[in-house]
Amino acid sequence: MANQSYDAPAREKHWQEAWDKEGIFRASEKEGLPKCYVLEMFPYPSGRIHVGHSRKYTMGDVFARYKRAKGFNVLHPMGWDAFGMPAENAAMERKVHPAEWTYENIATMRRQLKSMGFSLDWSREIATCSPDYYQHQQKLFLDMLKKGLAYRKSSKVNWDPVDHTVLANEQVIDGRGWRSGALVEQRELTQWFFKITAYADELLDALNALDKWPEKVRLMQANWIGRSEGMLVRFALDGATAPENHGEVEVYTTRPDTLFGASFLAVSADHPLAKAAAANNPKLEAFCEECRRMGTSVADLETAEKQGFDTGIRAVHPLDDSWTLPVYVANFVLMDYGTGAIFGCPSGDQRDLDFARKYGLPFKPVILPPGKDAARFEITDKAYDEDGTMINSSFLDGMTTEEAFAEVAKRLEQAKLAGKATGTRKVNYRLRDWGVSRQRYWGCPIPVVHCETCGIVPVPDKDLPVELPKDATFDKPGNPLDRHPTWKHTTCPSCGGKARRETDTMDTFVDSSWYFVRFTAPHAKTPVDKDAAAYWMSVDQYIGGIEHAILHLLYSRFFTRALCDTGHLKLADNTREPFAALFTQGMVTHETYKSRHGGWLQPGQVRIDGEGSARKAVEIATGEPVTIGPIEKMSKSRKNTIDLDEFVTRYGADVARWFVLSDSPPERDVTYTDVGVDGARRFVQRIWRLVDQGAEKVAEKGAPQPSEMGADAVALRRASHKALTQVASSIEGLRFNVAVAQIYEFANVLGSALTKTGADMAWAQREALEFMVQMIGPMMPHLAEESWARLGYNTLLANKAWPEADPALLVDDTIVIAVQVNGKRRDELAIARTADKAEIEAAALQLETVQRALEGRPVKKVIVVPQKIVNVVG
RNA sequence: GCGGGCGUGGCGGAAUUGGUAGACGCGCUGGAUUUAGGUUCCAGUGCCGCAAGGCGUGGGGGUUCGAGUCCCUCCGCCCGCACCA
Repeated sequence: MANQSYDAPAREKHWQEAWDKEGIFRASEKEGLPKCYVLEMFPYPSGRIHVGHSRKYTMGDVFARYKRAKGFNVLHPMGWDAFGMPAENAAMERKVHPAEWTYENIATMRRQLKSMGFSLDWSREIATCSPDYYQHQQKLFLDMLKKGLAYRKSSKVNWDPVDHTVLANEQVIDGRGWRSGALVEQRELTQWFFKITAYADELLDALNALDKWPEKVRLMQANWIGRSEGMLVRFALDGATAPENHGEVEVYTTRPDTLFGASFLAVSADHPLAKAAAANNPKLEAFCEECRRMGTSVADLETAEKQGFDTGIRAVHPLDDSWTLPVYVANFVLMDYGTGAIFGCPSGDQRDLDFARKYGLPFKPVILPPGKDAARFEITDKAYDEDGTMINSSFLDGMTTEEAFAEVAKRLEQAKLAGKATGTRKVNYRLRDWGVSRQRYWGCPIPVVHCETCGIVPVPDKDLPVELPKDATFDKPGNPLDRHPTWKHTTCPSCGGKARRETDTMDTFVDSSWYFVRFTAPHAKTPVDKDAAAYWMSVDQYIGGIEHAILHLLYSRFFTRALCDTGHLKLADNTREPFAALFTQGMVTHETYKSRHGGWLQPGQVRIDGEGSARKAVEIATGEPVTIGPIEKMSKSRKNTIDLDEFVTRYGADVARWFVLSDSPPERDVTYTDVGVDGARRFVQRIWRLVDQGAEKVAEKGAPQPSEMGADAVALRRASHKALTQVASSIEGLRFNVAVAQIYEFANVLGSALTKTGADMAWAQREALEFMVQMIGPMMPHLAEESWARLGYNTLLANKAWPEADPALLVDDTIVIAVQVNGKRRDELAIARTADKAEIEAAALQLETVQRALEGRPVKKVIVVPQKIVNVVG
């Protein structure tokens, strides 16, 4: 056995079977044990897994295995986010049914995940495209409908002309569909919505308590919800100038304090007042048309100039009825925020100032910045939007911004216009309700029917699931459910008359908004098993990409609350939060290669010659030169992926696991390189050599500790117990790269300690080897099992508890502290750990190096930080 | 424009509350063993300097006995949001 290299691929299979046979990763609720729910964002079954994907699951697995060893009852499940467009695209392109394509991918990816040796409970596997899953989602939908949390309305929606479907606001990025990349159009459609805005305040406030979430994600969500406090203010319109039936216009403002700085009103081109005014004004009509045509993409917005059109209507100032303001239609006013109308205060808002200067409107300052002289302060081309003292503002003069806000609010709330208060305080949100209707086949059918006499009728529970028809066609664009010859025709559950099924399906983000709850009881007859959910929820450690900072994570936070409010879920801790801790992992990146004909090449198709700036790439098949492109996230489209099967067959899963954890901090990207992989491979073999050769000479397992322990043996024991403690705390903090470095460091210590002999040494060496094997256990579980067996055990290491470190071995009797003179390090001092300040000071002053550095100056002061440092000032 | 993050050797990166900067890995240099089985082991490796010593965490300034860490300011890079009234 000795001196043989470790055949990872062969042995890994063996250990995976051993774990499987004993079913040790199958979870169940156990009272008396602390629980730990570890979850990685479940994958979309798009085809095959590459090394890039494996990093997220490896991190989760290290954490899960570590927690198991620390005595936690761990739930670590896996499933498939299996509905979505790519399956339908495959159906269109390759004439294969979405279900077939999806389930084939699942089979492949399941096998690949298993080859990595993850400690997953496969008995809980779920696929969202299975009726076993989506029937429960339909039930949830119906309960949300009953509660008023799901509703239908006609509105302007984002239409993706490539995918032929509606998109949620969250799915439009820079004016383009998040998946297709197509420029999104605005269409007026009747759609299903989830009332996420009902939870706007709660979703915002609860962010504060999510202290184990990245600050960045919390900020992004807070910005997305976009709460602002302001007022609705009603302006009377001058009857001589206003269209019929338009006696007033209501604006939203966060700065009622600046009302005396108003110089115009502006409304959106889609505002009813704009439409009424345009009715008999062709020029205005044309202007409104142009505003609507203007795109919403970044480029459009940046180049678009502020433009307005004077409607001729005059509005009466709410605090001074002798003062009227012009009403414009302006291209920068959004219909779907606030009321679609604003008052412009040019001195306090840059956009308003640009607008006022362009159209010759006044811009007198109303807020004096601190320290400025009221007599001389003026606004030229920069608006002042911060706090200060009120000026030019009648009864507000001299007040602070805050006082003026309160005063205006008080007066407008008391003032009446047409019998109602002129102004009311109003909290506004940027967040919109979640549009969930999708005009696609491969999604969860919305379980309602449309009856000509009864209207919208929910499908009764007993008729669930509403299953997708298997014989849909995918040969042309559009919704396959809608054009299916028979599927949508049904009878009304209420009156029995003719009715039509809803042919929209749910956004696939609905599927992923509650799967983590379903995992707690994946075979339950109801959507949620309350007891199981109460036991396991919330997820103790969630791991996934930053790209879901808003979409999936916000939806899940909403859905968890909706589950609570529809009576499906009661969380033990009452937080209503799905994920107690969130970690956003970095990606694996790789160089890209482009052939001279423009196409991307896979790393396997390319040979690299030379080094540094002389590096050149050649296409192996043709010998043609290849352009080495930038290092990017591994992705199918760039072809810069390393296939997991090939990697595991060649190096083994442990090398892949070790590599993706090494060097880079887990939240940052790591670059895949052959030399990096080589380092991981070398270390696997090194550990095996240490264990294999060490096993020959260390003490018998279970041998009693010799009564006499020499200095070397004690030193080794100290190193072992320290490493054990450090690695544990690094894994606990998800600082895997640091844990890796600490293991390397310990391997160096162990390597030289193994050359020493003696009964006490042999005992300390066994302890050190066993600790080493346990430390690598979470990261390289196969090698660890093999090593554990080599050390004489016939039990599974995966079931072994993490060893307790001896606190006495964690502190040294003698420590080395730094000695500074005037803040510069001049020497170091070995001294008893318990030495007090006076002893340290005396010892330091005796050092020749200290005296030399003082150059004869008297000592003014000595600062001593016991166990750390001493600084002599002179 | 608004919000956030980051900047440390040739490279990836370490460094509780301010307390020996550069752990660990890669690379490189020299040596030993083996000699083609994707070897292994030992020593060295921030910069300048023969040395003593000096200088060093993007630049400048500050607080402190002491600053990679705290404060101010400037520069560079990255990410998110964006006509939100």
